[in-house]
This record gives sequence, C-alpha cells and structure tokens, in this order.
Amino acid sequence: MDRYNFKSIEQKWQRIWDEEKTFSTKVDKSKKKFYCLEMFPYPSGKIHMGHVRNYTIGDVLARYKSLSGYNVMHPMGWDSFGMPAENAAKQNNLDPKIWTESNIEKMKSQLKKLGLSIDWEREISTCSEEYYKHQQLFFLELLKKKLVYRKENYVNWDPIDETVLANEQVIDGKGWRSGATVERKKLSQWFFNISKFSQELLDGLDDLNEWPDKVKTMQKNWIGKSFGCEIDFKIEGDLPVDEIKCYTTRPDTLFGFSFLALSVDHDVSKFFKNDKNFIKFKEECSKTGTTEEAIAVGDKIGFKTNLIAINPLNPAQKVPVYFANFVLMDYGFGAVFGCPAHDQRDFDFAKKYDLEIKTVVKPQGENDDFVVNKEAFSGPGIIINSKFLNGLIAPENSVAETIKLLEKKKLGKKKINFRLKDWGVSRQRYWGCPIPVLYDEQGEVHPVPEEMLPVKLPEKIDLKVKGNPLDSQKNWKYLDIKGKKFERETDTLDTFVCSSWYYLRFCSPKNSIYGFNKDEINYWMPVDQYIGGVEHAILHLLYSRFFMRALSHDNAELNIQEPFKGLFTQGMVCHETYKDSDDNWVSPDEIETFEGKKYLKGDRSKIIKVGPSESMSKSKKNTIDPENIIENYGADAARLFILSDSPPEKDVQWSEEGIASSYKFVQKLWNLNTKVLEEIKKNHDEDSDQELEKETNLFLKKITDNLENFSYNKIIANLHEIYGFLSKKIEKKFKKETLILNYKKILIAIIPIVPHFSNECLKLMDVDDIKWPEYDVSFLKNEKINLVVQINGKKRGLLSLMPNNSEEKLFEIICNHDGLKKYLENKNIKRKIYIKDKLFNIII
RNA sequence: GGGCGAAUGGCGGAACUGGUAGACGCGCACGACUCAAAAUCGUGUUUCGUAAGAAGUGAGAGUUCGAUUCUCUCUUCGCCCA
Repeated sequence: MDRYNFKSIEQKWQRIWDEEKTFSTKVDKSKKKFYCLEMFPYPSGKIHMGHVRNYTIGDVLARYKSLSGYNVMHPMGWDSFGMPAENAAKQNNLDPKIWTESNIEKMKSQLKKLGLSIDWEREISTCSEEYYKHQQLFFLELLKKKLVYRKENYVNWDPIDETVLANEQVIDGKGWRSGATVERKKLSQWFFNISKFSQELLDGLDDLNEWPDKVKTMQKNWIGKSFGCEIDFKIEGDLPVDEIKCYTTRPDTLFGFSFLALSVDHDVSKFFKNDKNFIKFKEECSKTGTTEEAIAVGDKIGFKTNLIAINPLNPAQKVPVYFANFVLMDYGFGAVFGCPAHDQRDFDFAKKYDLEIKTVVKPQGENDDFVVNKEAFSGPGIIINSKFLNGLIAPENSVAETIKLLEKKKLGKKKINFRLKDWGVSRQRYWGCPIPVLYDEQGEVHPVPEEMLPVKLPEKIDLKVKGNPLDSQKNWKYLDIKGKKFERETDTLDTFVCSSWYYLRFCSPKNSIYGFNKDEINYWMPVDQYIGGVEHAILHLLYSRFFMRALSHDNAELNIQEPFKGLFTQGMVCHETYKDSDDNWVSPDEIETFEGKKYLKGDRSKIIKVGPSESMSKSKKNTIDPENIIENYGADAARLFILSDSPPEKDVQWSEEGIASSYKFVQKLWNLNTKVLEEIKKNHDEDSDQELEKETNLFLKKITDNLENFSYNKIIANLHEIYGFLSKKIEKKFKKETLILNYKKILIAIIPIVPHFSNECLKLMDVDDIKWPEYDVSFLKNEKINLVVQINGKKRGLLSLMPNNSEEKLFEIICNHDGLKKYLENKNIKRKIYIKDKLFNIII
C-alpha cells in the first residue's frame, strides 16, 4: 500500500487553488452572501500557533458555508503599521517599510501552506498609501462632522528617551527601554468623540445576539453607564471659590462626608500655580502613571487647601478640601466627596491624614452601633446615622431617594455618567498613518486640501532621533501653500484606527477613489462571522463599532451601525513549560523523552522539570513553530490536531503526541481510501447496505449540527467514528453504487477539516460536482429502541424493543424479565413513571 | 475589592430541552506480526471488589420518581476590570 505523500499532494492542491483563483469572489446578488473574517495579523515575520488556530477555525467555516451554496468572501490582510516595525528598524538600521513588506511576504507564504481558502486578490496592507489615503479622507470627514477634535491631555512621558510611551510600555511606573520613572506630561492631541455614542454603543449590544455574552458584558462594563447625581458643595475660605461641583453615584452616603478631594488639574488649582509646595505636590503626582490601575495601586497622597466645604444636607458640617492624586480630571468633574467609611480609597486617604471616618451604612442584620474600622464597607445594607435617610435600603432605594431630596432642595440633580472616555488617536511615532492637518502661523487647524492627499510618510528618515521622528523632518514638516506658511501635524494615528474599518476595505480593495464602494459594502456587510482572540473584546471591537457609526453619522447614503453580526472568540494555544536544573526555560525542541522522563537532547544526565501548560510565549520558550509542523506533518494533520482537542472557544494544549497521532490518522484515512477504491472495483451485489447508509447519514447529521454550533472538536470525533465504522466494515461487500454514493458524501463533508486530502480522494474518484451532502432522516430511524429500566431511579436494565409500547404491556415484560424480576418480586409498587420509548422507572 | 466564567477517569474532553455519565482522542496494559525493536493491527481501560455488587461528575445542602444539567452556601482555578 503506498503511503500518503502529504507534501506533494498539499503542494499540488495549493497550486491549483492559486492558479485557478478558486476562492476569488465577487458580488453576486443571485446568491446568499457570507462574509467570513478573521482578525488580520500584525506582520511580525512568522505566523504562530495562535494564527494557525484562528485561521483554521475561520477556514472550516468559510469552506463549509461555501460548500453549502453561499457566496463566501474570506479575505486576508495585514495590520502593518505599529511600533514593532519602528523598533526593529531602529535596532537594525532598516527601513520599517522594507522590514514590514518582507515580513508580509514570509507570512503570506506560511499562511498559504496551511491551505486556507482565502481570496488573496483582496489582500490589503494598512501601511500602504493605497490604504491609508482613504483613512486620511475619513479623518477629514469626521473632522467636518465634528467627531474629531483637539484637546490637551496627559501622556506617559519618558524623560530619558524623550518620547511618549504607550500604557503597555510602562512597567511598574518605569519606561520599558530606559528604565526612567515615567512622568505625566500634557500634550495637545487628537480625539475621536466616541463618548458621543456611549448610549448607542450600549444599546447596540442588545441586538448582537450572535456575540458571546462575555464580550458584551465586558463592553458594557467598559462603557460604564452609571446613575448618580451632581452636587454643588458650598465653599468657604480666602479664595474666590463659591461652589465646587461633584459627581457621585453614592449621594446617600453624604452624611459620612469628611473631605472633598480635587484633581490637581481642577480649575481651583489655578490659585495655587505659584505655590511652591503645590508645585512640588503636583510633580509628585505626575510620577504616578496615567492608568486607572497605577493610580489605584499607588500611595494616596493629598495637598490640603484652606478651603472648607459644607455638607449640603447638614450645613453645620464643614470639612477640609484637598487636592488628591487619586482623583482623575476626566471622570465626573475632577472632584469627589470623600466618604471614608464606604470607599476604600477614601478610607486609605482618611487614615493617612487623620480625617473623620463616620459609618452611615450597616450590613443587614447588624445593630445601629455598627462601626467601620479596619476597611471600608461598600456592600449593600441599611442607612444609619443620617437623620432623615435612616432606615433606607442601600443602595437600592437610598440613592434614588437622596437624589429626589437633593433635587427638591435644589442642591443637586440626577445625572447619568459614562466611564467611556473619548479615544485619543495621536501617537508621537513615525510608523503610522499621518494625520492630514496643517497649522498656520497662528496655530489654527486646517485640513489638508483633498487634492493634496495622501499625506505620505517621508522615506529614508533617521529614526534614532529623540522624540517624534517626523518632527525632525524639517523638509516634510514645513510647507508653503499659495505663499502661506504651514506646518504639518507630526503625530500619526493610533493603529487601532487602521483596524477600525479594514473590514470595509475588503469589500472594495481596489477602489482607488474612496475607501469603499457603496454597492459592494451594501452587499457584503455586515461581517457574518468575525473570529479572533478575546484580548480584543473591548478596544478593537468597540472602536470598530464606533467607526462604523461615525461613518454612517449624518450620511444619508450609508446606514450600517454594527460591523460584525457574529463574533467568535477562540481560546489560546498552550504548551507544557520546561526548565533545566538551573531554572532556565528550555524549549520543547531541545528535549527528548526516554522511559517517560524528559532530558536535554543528547544528554541523559540532564533531567528537565516539566511545568504547567501555559499559553505559548517566547519568554517561556514554550512555542512551537507552525512552519516546522507543516513541514514534518503536513497542513491537514496540523489542522486536524488544532481543532481536535478542545472546543475552539477554550484554550487548547499543543502536544507532540497529539500532532503525531493526527498525522497517523491522515495516513489511516489514506489507507482506508485505498481499500475503498479496491472494493469499488470488485462490484459486489449483495444487499448489506442499510448499515452503511444509516451510519453515513448519522455522520452527516452530526457533523452538520456540530459545524453549525462551532463544536469543531466534535466534528473531529465524528470523523474518527465514521472512520472506525468504515475500516471495520469495508470488507463487508457493500454494493458498488451505495459505497460510492456514501463514501463520496463523507469525503465532501470532511473538506473543511482536511481539504487537501479530501480533494485528492475526490479527484481519484472523478468527482467534480461538489456540494454539501444533505442527510436523509429516513435512514436515521431505528427499528428498535433502547429502553432504560430504572428501579427507584437507579438503572437496572436496558431493553431493546419495538417502539410504541403501552405502559401495561411494558410493565408485564419487565416483571417477567430474567434480570429484572428479582427486583420486583414480593414488592409493593408505589409508582410507575413511563417516558415513551425512553425510560421506565418503578418506585417500590 | 467588583464582574464574568469554569470544575467530569492518569490526561484533553463528550453527554440535545432534567432521563443509559465518561463519546472521541491521548496515555497505559495485554495480545498478534517480528530473531528483536519500531511501525502497524486487535482487545481492554472511572474507582473499589476474584465476583455478585457498590460508589462515582470540586465540597455540602435543596427541588425531583430521577440532577453533570435547576436553586442556595462554600472551596479552588481562570479571565476581565480595579
């Protein structure tokens, strides 16, 4: 029996798909469309197992839908702007463009080796002018719609590298490269007004019924709608400040008020701008990062003013006003009232500055003398020590009641607040899409005239300069238009902008006059199934939802709100971790197994410690290179294994045994195929086909159901089952026609899993008409049914009988049954429960 | 600290709306082939017990004729936010 030569067969089919452009699609209004999209990769240079999993899942779906008669669009592109290119370029003295493009070439060839059904004619790359020129136009459109604006905002500033750091580049408050303590610095930056759509983005989630609830919850929490109250606190003191406005979700704890805390950027700070101590304090605060997390973890520090705030519900109570580092200017009004007993941050602050801690909520069931002492109590309970609020159930009734009261007394008013902040899109980087605006000599903003688009990135520039490389490109930065002097914006756009609309570009990848063609997006959009990692649950997906709305906003020609109809988030790929005796990480390639123990390759004296399976990462050296896997085992085996071991939404553990067994299984399938071809030649004529038809149809039903539900691990199990059946029964002399008919169906049904193998086998049988095989329920009916017999709910027997028995007749059968009657003799039958054709339970 | 989710053999995981727990795979054991090994094929494999049988889905309760599935409490783990 000849062996299956996966290399030549996989190459052969990949060449055919390439040459015949098998997966190229175009708008065809006579067919139902299906837009299958996986999150496009960053071209780092090599695909990793996460890509293999993501794109295999997408490919199974795309191929299944295509076989089922849909007009499937399954494109691929490159999220090719971003910092890694700039860093690599800096390190190796390269042009980021050249680095990126060569990575794309490499990764494209790797992806092709996976045998993906991708329409490569639609390939896009966000760093190409062809792509970003449209993005610049969108930016200007949004500017016109007033959805883009400029404001001053804080950034993470690395004082040694003189550069702005992204949040993930700040590690423990220090710059990742320089190690310098990161400062907060104010810069004028561009913002997308995503918060304008807060309510819409929240409401829209309700209609996304093909999204995982988990992701919707995460977005909901991120948008963070809260019901609260704005309260005006009367202020006394030697400064011209009469009132300070606060936002709070817990006005019901006003009687626990013991200080008022302001952000250092609060308007009141202007009176302290020459105060040396305040300046010092502000500097101290700027050492805390800008993230909410950094602020929460850091020490709570304050700066006491001479101002006094008056409790609106209890004017006799006067408390000090502080500036505090844990109050953020961009939430609420940059001012909070401190209630230490019921908020942990306020509690820490009060402890530090020895402020009053007054308990105003007690847990249900506690006495009224309940006192908070070790930590703040923020749970639900009953209001106490609050005069007319006493006894209210907190926060359920107390919040609303207090707001009503404050409104009546004109001391405050109900307010809905969102946690979602506007999206800062300015990046002080070279390798991004230039922001197409100009500043005149007065600093006024002017959009770059459309005929001057695109604003191209200057080439061959020195990236090693401190600060933003574009800023030092004087030739590029300064220009004259009709004798007037202008300066270009030197910031580039956040790469999340590029990925916020790429799904539209795939619909019209070659349309040079605009980012997309209206007819084409109206046909293809929305994306029917979007597939990617859950790490993009919030930002990327929310930004895309915003961008689609922003483009449709005030645009009569466009009315798409949600870009992604269905969302699927796949789990990560994990692998065991290994360490040598010195606790250094060891890669799986450097290990061999002998008598169940792991050793360093070629050295049995060095035992390797096996650690838990963790998601593959370079730092733990537990990565597996997909290219090696494809080289040694083939794409079909890799696809088979990556699908087999876990449900796609959960983490999967990569193992050498697993991939090896998938490889063997492909070989077994091939051996089976050879046998089937031999059997077909024999032309039997006996009538033993019913079982074959029943098993085939059962298989088709299961695989169809499982494909529909993303239960891709189960489709592999189904394949094993039908293989098991056929390999055992193949010599049973099936009638030629029946065998061909059923085997052909099986081969077609496994195209989504092992496309090279199944296409090859179908070719050997001269099958050209390839359509998804519908199963026939008439074959699935069993003559006999298995009836479970229970005594007191415990399984005692299994009867194989014809269906539709009456309860009386069944009971009689059971009473006379050899294995069962012993349980029933001389027993008082209390009750009988009969579920027709399924179960008979006798209670004694 | 809050939110969400999960927990089933030695391991990864199945079990449709409450109705035969452990599909399928890995691993392991035994057997066949072989001088031998690998590969391959076959058989078995929840635990205890020689067996009949009993126990069994993280722990404890509850609802039910019947619970992996529903409810409550707890434990552990994961993810997200802080």
